[in-house]
Amino acid sequence: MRDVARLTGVSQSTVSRVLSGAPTAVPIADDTRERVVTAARTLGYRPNPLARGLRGMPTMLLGVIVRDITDPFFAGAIEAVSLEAAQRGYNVVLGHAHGRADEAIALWGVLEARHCDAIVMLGDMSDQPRLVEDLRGTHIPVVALWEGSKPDGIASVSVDNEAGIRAVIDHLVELGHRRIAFVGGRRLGDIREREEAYLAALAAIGEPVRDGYLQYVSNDPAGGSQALAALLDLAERPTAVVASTDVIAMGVLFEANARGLTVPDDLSVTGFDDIPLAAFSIPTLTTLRMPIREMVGAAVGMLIDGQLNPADPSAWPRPIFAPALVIRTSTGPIART
Amino acid sequence: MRDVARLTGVSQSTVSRVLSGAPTAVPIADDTRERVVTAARTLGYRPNPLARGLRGMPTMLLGVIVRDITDPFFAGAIEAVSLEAAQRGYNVVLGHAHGRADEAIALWGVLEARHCDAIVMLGDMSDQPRLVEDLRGTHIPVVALWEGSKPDGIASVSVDNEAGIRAVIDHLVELGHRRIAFVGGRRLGDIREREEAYLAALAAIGEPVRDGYLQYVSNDPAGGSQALAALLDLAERPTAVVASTDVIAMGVLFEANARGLTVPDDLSVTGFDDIPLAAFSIPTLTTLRMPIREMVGAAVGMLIDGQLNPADPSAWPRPIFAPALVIRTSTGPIART
DNA sequence: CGAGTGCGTACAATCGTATGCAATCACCCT
DNA sequence: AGGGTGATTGCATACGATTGTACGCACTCG
Repeated sequence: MRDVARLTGVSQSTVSRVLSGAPTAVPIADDTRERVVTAARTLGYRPNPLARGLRGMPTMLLGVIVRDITDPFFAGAIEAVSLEAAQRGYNVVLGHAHGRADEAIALWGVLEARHCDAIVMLGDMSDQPRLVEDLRGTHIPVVALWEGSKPDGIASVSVDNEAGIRAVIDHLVELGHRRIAFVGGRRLGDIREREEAYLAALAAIGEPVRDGYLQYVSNDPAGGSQALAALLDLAERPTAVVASTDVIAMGVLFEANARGLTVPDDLSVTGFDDIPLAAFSIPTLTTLRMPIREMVGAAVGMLIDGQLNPADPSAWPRPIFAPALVIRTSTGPIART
Repeated sequence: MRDVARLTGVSQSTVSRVLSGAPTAVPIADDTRERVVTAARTLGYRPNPLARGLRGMPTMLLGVIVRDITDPFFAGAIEAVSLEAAQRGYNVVLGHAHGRADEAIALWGVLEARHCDAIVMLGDMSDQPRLVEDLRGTHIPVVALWEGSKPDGIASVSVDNEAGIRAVIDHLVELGHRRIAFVGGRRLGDIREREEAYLAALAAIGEPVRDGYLQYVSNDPAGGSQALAALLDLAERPTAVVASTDVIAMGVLFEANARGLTVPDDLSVTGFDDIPLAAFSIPTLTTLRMPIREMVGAAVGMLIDGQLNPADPSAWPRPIFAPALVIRTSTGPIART
């Protein structure tokens, strides 16, 4: 910037005023303005964000903390966030917590120190209360996406897990299923809500939750595979399996095939997320699709448009979006036994 | 830092010297040192990276530009990079190019302006020469991962695509296959090398490349599905399909099943990448596994340990790693026709 | 003709950290 | 006892941008 000033023969402060483009309290001659702009262009001048940030200006950085980037659903969500951020001129700093909350805390510190203008959290990190604590006592806005809609003093954008699971189970019941099992991951955020919704839905149709019908496994195909193996060892085998996640459902489909079961004739399977591969599994997966773009847009909007008044957290919006049931070929009428 | 200085009664410069931990030219009394450290701790002081960077210090930021984050393979690679970076005390800034090189260029500018200490590029961006141009004329070190091993003035860490494809085709030939088709994506980087390796391998076994045996599709399951559909319409159907990517192979498996073909009895299918889901497809996928951790480790090492002497690009290391053939159940002996 | 007014620009402080150089103090040696 | 020396610490400045304030100039009006 100094070079630009020298080249145009004006002072560096004038250059700053011209290039910032902001409405200045002091007027600038159009002539000077033009000279500065062209000079800046020829010199290939780019402002230094560090110096900008040092003065307390917005850094145009959006921090993202994600629990597990290898989950295809979160990968899609990250893409949506970075797309949305780019549209608003923001850049994305990604922190990966690897599912370990201590790392998430460290990341948090880093992101705060780097003066992100805002932070998006992808997935629930509430298994470590310290992180949530830290998050609350800060000045930058934070919004949690897909952390479940529990009230914890953090703004959030969530999906209506209860409605989603209810739709799935209604669908299965319509097909004649009553012995419906559930495969969940760690009891966190969305997963927890989906489990509770499953319990509520079973109660609503007057069906007991049989022993072993609630499986807890890791959130990957291997987990789904193990879960189905355990379910098939039960005396009363389920006729349908509701997986809390598409990747788990993939493992269920795999194990069913490995055991010689035909889906959906012998077993119906459902997922949650509608990851890209869900339309290409064998058979294709009945699942719940969330309006990712809309949800991300809402979250980023809240963050950037300053809808989060720090003085009054109770007034923060906590939008909840409805998932859509996508019926494919992994669910079908119950087989005559 | 000013507060720390006030609390301990020493000057701010002393505090800086103590907390930076760097070997100072001037000695510091242990007593003072201790007082400063404890004061800093009680005040919860954290250095401001912006101010640090402004002084020209390393920012401990590692920039990552990825072509397509929704590809599970790249997601895994990102995880590996962020893990490796974290171990060395670096943080990761992620830029997502969405496959569009103009965005990649913009990202490049951003990352450079943000004073990343180094940049990792994931996947080949060479379809836009301008980006490569920009990359060469800069002062921060850049390493390209999985861009193919072409010489373009950028340091790179690559996989031996030729050896991988050769291993796959040798495996298929051993099983009796001769009519082997190839499904690739856009002719970029690794994909291009894999295609060339396929052509070379066919030539080596004295097999012609039949019309239509070279399919170009998008790098997703839908692409694989379309490709197989086209291949099955040929007069001389292939008995084996080599996909350039696991996600494409997933689509091939799907389409085969949809058309009533049994894999591997009617058709053998192979992939490349060994994504997590490859072990849980139906049937499980024969593919090539790359030493992701080692490759990422090599790349980050080159970047951070200063092995990239700007004065002599010809001396830059360009390590090439060998992929390992993982034989699963999607390949089998050719069916008697 | 002088003063007021308004417009355009330069000066300088500031953000938080790092660092060369000067200054101070004590202590030791001669 | 005085000067030299080494051990500590403080002062001042720079990094690059933003911004409040002061200054200069020309024009106009009384």
